[in-house]
Amino acid sequence: MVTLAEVARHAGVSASTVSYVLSGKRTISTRTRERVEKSIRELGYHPNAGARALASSKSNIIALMMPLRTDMYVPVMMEIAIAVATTARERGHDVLLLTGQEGPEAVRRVVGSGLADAMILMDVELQDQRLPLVREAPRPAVLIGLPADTSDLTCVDLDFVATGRQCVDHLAEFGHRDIAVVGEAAAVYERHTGFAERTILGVRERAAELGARVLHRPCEGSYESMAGTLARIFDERPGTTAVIVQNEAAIGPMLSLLRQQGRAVPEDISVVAICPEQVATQQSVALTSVAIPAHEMGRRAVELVMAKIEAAGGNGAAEATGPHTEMLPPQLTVRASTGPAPSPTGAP
Amino acid sequence: MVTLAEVARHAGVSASTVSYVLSGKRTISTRTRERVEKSIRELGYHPNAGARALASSKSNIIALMMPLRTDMYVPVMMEIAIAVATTARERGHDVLLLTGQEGPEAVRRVVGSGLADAMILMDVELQDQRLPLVREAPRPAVLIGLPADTSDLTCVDLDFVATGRQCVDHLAEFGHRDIAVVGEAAAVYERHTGFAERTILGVRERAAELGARVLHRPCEGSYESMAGTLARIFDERPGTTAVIVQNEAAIGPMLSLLRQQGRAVPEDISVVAICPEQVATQQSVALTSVAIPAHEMGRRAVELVMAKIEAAGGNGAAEATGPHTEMLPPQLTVRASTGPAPSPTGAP
DNA sequence: GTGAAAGCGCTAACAA
DNA sequence: TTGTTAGCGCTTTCAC
Repeated sequence: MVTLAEVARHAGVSASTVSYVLSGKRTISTRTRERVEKSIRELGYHPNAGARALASSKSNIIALMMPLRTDMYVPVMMEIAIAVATTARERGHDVLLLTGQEGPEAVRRVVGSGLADAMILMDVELQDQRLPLVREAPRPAVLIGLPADTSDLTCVDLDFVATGRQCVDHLAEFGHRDIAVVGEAAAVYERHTGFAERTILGVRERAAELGARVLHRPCEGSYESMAGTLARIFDERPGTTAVIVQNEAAIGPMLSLLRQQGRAVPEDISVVAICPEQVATQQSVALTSVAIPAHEMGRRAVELVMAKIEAAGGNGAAEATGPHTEMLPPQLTVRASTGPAPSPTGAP
Repeated sequence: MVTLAEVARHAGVSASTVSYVLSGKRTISTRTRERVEKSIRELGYHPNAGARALASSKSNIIALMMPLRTDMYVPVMMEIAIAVATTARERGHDVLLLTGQEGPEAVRRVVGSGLADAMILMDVELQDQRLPLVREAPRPAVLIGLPADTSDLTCVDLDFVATGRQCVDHLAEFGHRDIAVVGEAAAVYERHTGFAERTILGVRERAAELGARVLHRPCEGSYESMAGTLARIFDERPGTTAVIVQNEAAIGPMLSLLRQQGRAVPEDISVVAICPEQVATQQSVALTSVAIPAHEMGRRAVELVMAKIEAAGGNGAAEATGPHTEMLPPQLTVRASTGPAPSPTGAP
């Protein structure tokens, strides 16, 4: 293994010079720099991560805590993770993958050992077990998702309340007055994951303002469960003319079932989905949808956490890296699945 | 920050004693151990990861290289990743998440810096760019997937050739003689990802042995593309009575389309899927399927890589941790989507 | 613009 | 069974 000392000897300079060439923390004459860089290349030198971490108290690693669950829509999680890893690398950091499995204890371990300089928590629940530890931790953290109490915390999330409102707005403009919401699996609500509840909140608020009726039903991802949910909806509210779906796994089954039942989209029933773009465009009908900006969420989380790391290390003046909540504005794209509400000429 | 030295002082022992209590590498009297453990608890001590890595030349980190792609079935990737992280934690290791983004260079960086003790590579292609580096690397590696040349490498994968054969076997027993294969996206074949090609190989082999005909068509995940693929299949081979699907995203659309076309499953057409169990059971018809053992793959990869790490550190005798390929046997579960081939009494 | 040297916190001989 | 001590490879004052 090639060490910094060997590079120094090879280049005929001192160890500190090599170190400073690497870090750029002091000015080096062009001649010296070039000689050192040549030696580094020739010897195939790679700085030792452990030694660096020890000497600098910085690991250049960000921990990413993922949920262990499988009832959430996985591709979104994955896209966030990839965005986090990619962005972190661009800023010279690596990502340590933690699963929920270890529980809150993982926070303590990672922070205590200095393994990671900071952490990003995904799938945050309203009353999240990890939050007390995060609040006390001497390391920066950013949450993806919104807990009930955000004091002292930095959070990034899609503005799901606005998302719910926007869906209703769009449907109301088309004259829909009887709207159903096909939501996430029941377990998601029981666990009080914020985003699902916040969406409903937004939907209800806006519907109340506009005088529309809302029927909300949770739904597991399966075809069978979707069939049941749909049956119940049309049973309880035969006049339903629009559906908002917030369960990606249920979208395919739903469209399939509607077709089977002879309900045309959007002539008989309008559909708005809350899902990644890819899902919206790959269906039998291109769906009007609010995109889940997974990539953007991951990227912002890294940027925020990096700003905190830098603020902590550098100057005393904390430059707006303090706790705050960043809500990404929803964006509704109109496609082929929404249209004017049918005039109520149907059955008696 | 609490250091080992402070713990030692607090407990009235030497630093090495604390270290040995932690590592268990030498026998400690119960009295001393308890005293040390008490001090550790009282002071809230966590060993510093960097210092440990530096002194022991072991980071206790395994790097996991994921593909950056999005045309693969993401949930499987995610399940593997979670299995890797979970299993690694059980064995005292953490997981560093690398994306394909950095390219082969990432291998060099991680290995060179001693950031990771070993690596696991996912989504290996037949001619994978990373393999030359992996072969030379002074650190153990395990591949999930099978490259063209496996010499000097350790690989884990589902036996896709056997999977293909097994699907044909099952269908042939039901009397099917005209079988279509709906495959992965064309890009997957162009990239020469082994598993897709190997499945087709197995299907063709077994079909030839049994005198059945095979028509293979790649298929993107979308509804539209599935419609096209299906149309072409029945156009070219109107006598097709069975389909093998190896594109999870296409399964829902396919079932939906078949229903629309008035083709009953399994009365008119039998369907075998190669997909995770969850996908097979969540459809409108419970699918006969060969499971993709994502969890098992991740777990085995970690076990193999850990055995290598231990072999490298410990005794000189390499105890069967040398390069080899481990093929997980496919397991076909019969559900409701397969049945006897219809007798050819149809159209003129 | 460069060098010398004192650690960073831990492990693992070597001694006792 | 326990203690002493010399590094591990790098960063970062100081000093010039």
